[in-house]
Amino acid sequence: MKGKKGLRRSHGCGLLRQDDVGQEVILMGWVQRRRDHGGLIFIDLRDRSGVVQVVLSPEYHLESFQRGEEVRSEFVLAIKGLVSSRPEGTINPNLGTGDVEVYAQELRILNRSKTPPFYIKEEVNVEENVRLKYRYLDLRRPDMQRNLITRHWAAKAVRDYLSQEGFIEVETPMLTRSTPEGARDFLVPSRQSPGNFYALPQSPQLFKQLLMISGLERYYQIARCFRDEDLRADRQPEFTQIDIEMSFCDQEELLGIMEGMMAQVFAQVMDVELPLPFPRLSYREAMARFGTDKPDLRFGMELVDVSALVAQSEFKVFRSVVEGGGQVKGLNLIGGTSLTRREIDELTGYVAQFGARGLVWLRVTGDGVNSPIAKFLSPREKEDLCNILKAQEGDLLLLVAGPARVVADSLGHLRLHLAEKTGLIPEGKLNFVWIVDFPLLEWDEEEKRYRAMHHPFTSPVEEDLELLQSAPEQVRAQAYDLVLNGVELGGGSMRIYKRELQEKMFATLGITAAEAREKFGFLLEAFEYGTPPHGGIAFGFDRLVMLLTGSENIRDVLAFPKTTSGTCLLTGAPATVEERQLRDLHLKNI
RNA sequence: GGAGCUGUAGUGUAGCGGUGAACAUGCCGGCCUGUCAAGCCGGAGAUCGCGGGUUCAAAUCCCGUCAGCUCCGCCA
Repeated sequence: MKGKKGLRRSHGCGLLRQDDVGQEVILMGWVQRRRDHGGLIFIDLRDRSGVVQVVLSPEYHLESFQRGEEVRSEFVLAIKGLVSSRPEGTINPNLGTGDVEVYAQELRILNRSKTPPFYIKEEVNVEENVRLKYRYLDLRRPDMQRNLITRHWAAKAVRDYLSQEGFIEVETPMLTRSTPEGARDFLVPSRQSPGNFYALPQSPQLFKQLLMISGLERYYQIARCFRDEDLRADRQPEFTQIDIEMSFCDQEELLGIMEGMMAQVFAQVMDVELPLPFPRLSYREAMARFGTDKPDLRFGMELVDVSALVAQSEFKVFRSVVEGGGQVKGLNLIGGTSLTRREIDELTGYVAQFGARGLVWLRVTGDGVNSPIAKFLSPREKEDLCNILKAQEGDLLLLVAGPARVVADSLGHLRLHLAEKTGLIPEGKLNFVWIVDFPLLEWDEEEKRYRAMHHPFTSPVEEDLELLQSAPEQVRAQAYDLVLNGVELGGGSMRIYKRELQEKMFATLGITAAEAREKFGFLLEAFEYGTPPHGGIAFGFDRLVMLLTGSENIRDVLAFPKTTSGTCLLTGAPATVEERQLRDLHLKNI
């Protein structure tokens, strides 16, 4: 009676309902739990669809009952049995299948199991390294399965939508060449070309542009990308992008199609109807009001520029910062006077990591404004500050002075930090926003040169072209990011499609003509054979799934993620290799 | 590269200079016919991450190191 010969699964455990009562079913799954009452055994049998209670009764079927005594957690069973209504008073309202149970007429142990290192159930309270080492067990848990299933449905919704809009899925090489700019590449040594290396793609950027030159017109790919940089809660060294490119479109058309895609994904996966079109903010406005280019619009607490109000202040720090071309900005934590001195001191430490030299606070109380700098502020200044920050009794004003970049960084992060700390972020809101009109370039102080803010293939806004030489930092890009609840979901641009402009762009970035020819010669040459105007976008698919599943960590939406230090605790990767393998690759350890 | 938090039976935690390292759960055995976190009785299970130092004495204090996590830098 061992083996599964002759039995075929007829139902999913978790799907059985009152309607199925009287049916003979064959279930296969794992033992979630066994409750042995001596004369009666209950087994919670789990498969992907859920859990159902199996009853082993010596009166109903003695052999199954006897075999059930050796069953343990995570054994794999086949059960043939009769679906029955549960007796009065034994219904379990916490279980989808709680109205019914299955009386076993046959029990086969398809496989045994060692006692698992942790209990396989919905919520888990186990250290991450244990979960990662036994990932195959962690993935048995219903909430992890739910995440992977949601991921599947999201990918399907994307494919359905793009296919219906005429986009063609094309695979591009994983073994390609290293390019300057951008993240550190993962390199793959070549056996056949001694001393040469492939690089794993950071994104299929150049290939998708070449596909436009090839006349594909509309391309997409759910593409694995690789970046050899340090990890974060939402960053893994390999991750997945929804990569999209289209010809003969302008920015407006592209954004519209992408909004449609998001709407379809959220409709199909979450059954949520997104209001279209999404609002837009210019990069400049986002930075001014939120201190970041990925603002979380689920709550207010916006940054307010008070530089003009305090320019003449007795408080020397403010005056000198404004005179030196810096800014003084603030935000209003409504009801924030309840924060203790200690908590406020912690905030000072928090903004320090973004370069803020200090954090000025003003408590608005019934007796006026209470602040360490109160004596330096005229009554007029205090009143103006309260007015412009819309402060009322009980509010706490927090000000940072410094270079614009530092002020934005500090207050932008502080805004989020405070919102999280004080529970200001409403649940269930989906605030999409397009950020547009990015600068084309940003100055790299370390390397003393301009860097492409998006990437070197991004087209400038046409009216700004003439500024490229005279005032490069003022040139706007035809680039855009989609932000949801403060998470950068994706970004893209309209591309340069003329050789001359691309060469000019490389020159502006300090890439020599020789280097451009060597690294990107194929692209420049391709531009000369009738390149259509085109543009595209790429979305971080893992982050999208995080938002769809409410996951706080990217590991929870990946089947086999890496640790923060880039290792795999399951397989032990990365690992040493045989000397022989190194020889083949013309490599040696140093 | 930097900062912080955490490492104690399989798992989750307590203990924070001095008794045989405790509790819960899981595991093993026994009893038990309506449980669903089953219950009751009994039992086994720990180089206190690793190395060094201080001390009469270290899980506990100090230094270093490793691992996991979070953040900064980095991520066009």
